[in-house]
Amino acid sequence: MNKVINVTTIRDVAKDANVSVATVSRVMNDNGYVNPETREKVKETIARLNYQPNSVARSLYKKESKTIGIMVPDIMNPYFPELVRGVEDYLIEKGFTTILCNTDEDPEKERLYLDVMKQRYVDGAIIVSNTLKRDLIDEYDMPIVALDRSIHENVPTFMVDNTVGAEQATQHLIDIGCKRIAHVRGPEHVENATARYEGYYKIMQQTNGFQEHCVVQGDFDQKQSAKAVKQLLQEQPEIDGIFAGNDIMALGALKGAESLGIKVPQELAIIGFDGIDLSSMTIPELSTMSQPIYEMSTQAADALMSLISGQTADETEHIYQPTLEWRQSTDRIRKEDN
Amino acid sequence: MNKVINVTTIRDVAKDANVSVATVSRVMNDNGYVNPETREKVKETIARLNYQPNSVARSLYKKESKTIGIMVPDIMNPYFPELVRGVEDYLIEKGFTTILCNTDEDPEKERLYLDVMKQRYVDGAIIVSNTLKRDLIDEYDMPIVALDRSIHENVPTFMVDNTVGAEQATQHLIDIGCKRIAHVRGPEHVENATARYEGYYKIMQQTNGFQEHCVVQGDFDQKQSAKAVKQLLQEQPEIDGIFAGNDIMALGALKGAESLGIKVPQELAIIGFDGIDLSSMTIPELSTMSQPIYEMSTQAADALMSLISGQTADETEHIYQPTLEWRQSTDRIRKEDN
DNA sequence: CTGAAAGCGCTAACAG
DNA sequence: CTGTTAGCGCTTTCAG
Repeated sequence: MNKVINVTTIRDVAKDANVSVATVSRVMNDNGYVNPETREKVKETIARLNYQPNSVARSLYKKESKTIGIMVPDIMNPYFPELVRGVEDYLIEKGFTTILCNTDEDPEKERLYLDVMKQRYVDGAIIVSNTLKRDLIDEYDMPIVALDRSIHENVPTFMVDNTVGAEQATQHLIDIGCKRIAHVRGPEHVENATARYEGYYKIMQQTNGFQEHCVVQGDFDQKQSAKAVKQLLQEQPEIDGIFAGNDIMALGALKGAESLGIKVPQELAIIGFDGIDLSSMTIPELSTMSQPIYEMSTQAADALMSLISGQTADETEHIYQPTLEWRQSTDRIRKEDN
Repeated sequence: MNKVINVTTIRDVAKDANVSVATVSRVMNDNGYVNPETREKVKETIARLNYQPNSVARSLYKKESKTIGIMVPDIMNPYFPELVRGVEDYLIEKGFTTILCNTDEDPEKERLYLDVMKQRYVDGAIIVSNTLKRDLIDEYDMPIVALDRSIHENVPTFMVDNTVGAEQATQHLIDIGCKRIAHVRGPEHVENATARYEGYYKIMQQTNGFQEHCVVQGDFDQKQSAKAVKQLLQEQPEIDGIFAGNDIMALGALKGAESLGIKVPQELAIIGFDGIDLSSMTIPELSTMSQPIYEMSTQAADALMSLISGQTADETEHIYQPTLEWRQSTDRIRKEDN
């Protein structure tokens, strides 16, 4: 029944080099005393036989797998590939392998993947989720780091300051002279969508003459956003600035405006959030609050490594500042009137 | 040294149910005779103890891991997430887990990942590559399926008919009345880029009055394409149609045209290739030869499953037809003059 | 129908 | 410095 592949094992090496398997293991892992001469001999044999240790056997003994899981809602959402890439790049360097888990924000799937990970001695996980609860994670008792969205106050979290970013985006629209600013927000159940909404709301409240805020639901979806924005602009043609809760919805806003013949940025300024590659590819290019996505993800991976090697997390919240990418979609001069 | 996690093992179940581990194994795997009553008792115990078998131990014995690797050049390239998602979705249903490998088309990295896979008893791989050579794969002796690009005539391949797709794209530009059609091609070393070029070339040759083809290098990169197209249009303003070798380069073409104030589609029609989500998000929306990406990838995954379960591949080449998405960037009526 | 026992390939005491 | 040995948790003969 077993496969007929015949790879060389530690025993083959031991026999060939006339030593015990323990010695081979010692030179492989640079661990324990080995006579320099035997060490050389063993090394030579390993090279000659092209021996590669079997990770599965090692995992079984060590109860670890040099594997981590990365859980994202959907790799097809353009924000996540960069995140995943950052994690994968960093970890392969450390000899770790990355298992991809698409959850669709479905708690069932999250649980399924957690089970799978546990059964495989996965060493830890990097998780993007707003459905996962702390007690579930406790059940699995595995090093975990949260990315993009927080999970619980004592799991290390790497995310951007959504509220401040949103404030800056809104302020930017004001700075370039917008008088009537609307917000296209993401889903209610996604915490960062709400934080961005709050940032918008705060600036609108505290700025003279901007008490009238105006929010539509874009659901983090381009088409939904296009539809909502079109309707909004029909009802309130005086709107001259839109802050979209992410870049995808900003593209939708662009389309909504275009369908009504409204010129961006002349008649309507639009700014997004995230800074995905896509945002600089459109016409006009999209202004956006850019997240240091790659950096966040490699640092999250680094933190996970520390956790796995037994260190306790130094601080649990790592908050990054998004930066304004001022591009064509908000490219106008501040009007001096007030 | 071992972790202190204390999960329940098959022994715990056996003890609790007053049977041997062999019996527990039998009921778990529905394999061999077990008295219905004992079976029930064991099942109950498994459920009560929330026992989940340890995949690593099983792998060690069976020399298989219920894991496959997916190798792509770069998950950040918008074409690949959909591919990866299709594979992952299909495989998780089958109880398989997916390891992500970003190779950057670097043979070193490809080899590294292949090593990693072998050491982990990975059961097979789905590979997008044009650098991987057959003899290297043979070395690893592992079920493999090629996606998007072929590797060797006897590894099952799932890809689109690039040449025919390119012919149709070019023909489409002719059909809508373009008189002077250029092509932005992908890298020389990527076979599908060359196939698309050939499709373009063929149509240009066989159509009356179109002997003068005109090709620039876009390198599958948006910025590079924008630059090349801009220069091209400055030198040859009579060009009124562009077939770009993929959607990303088509977006670049759009930008190149825009920077010169050239109107799309009125003065210049542009068509891309791939049909990534992005292509319908732009303004104007991009006409493109759309690939059945998700379908191809699930079927590739299915083929890999067959290979793994020991069946020999029925046919090695699975060629899909791309379909024309006629959208705004080529939206004009055929002119009747000639 | 069921149990005992021999591994899968590797690591880490524990004795030399 | 090196070898022997006992597992890691599971599957599968091989005898009852």
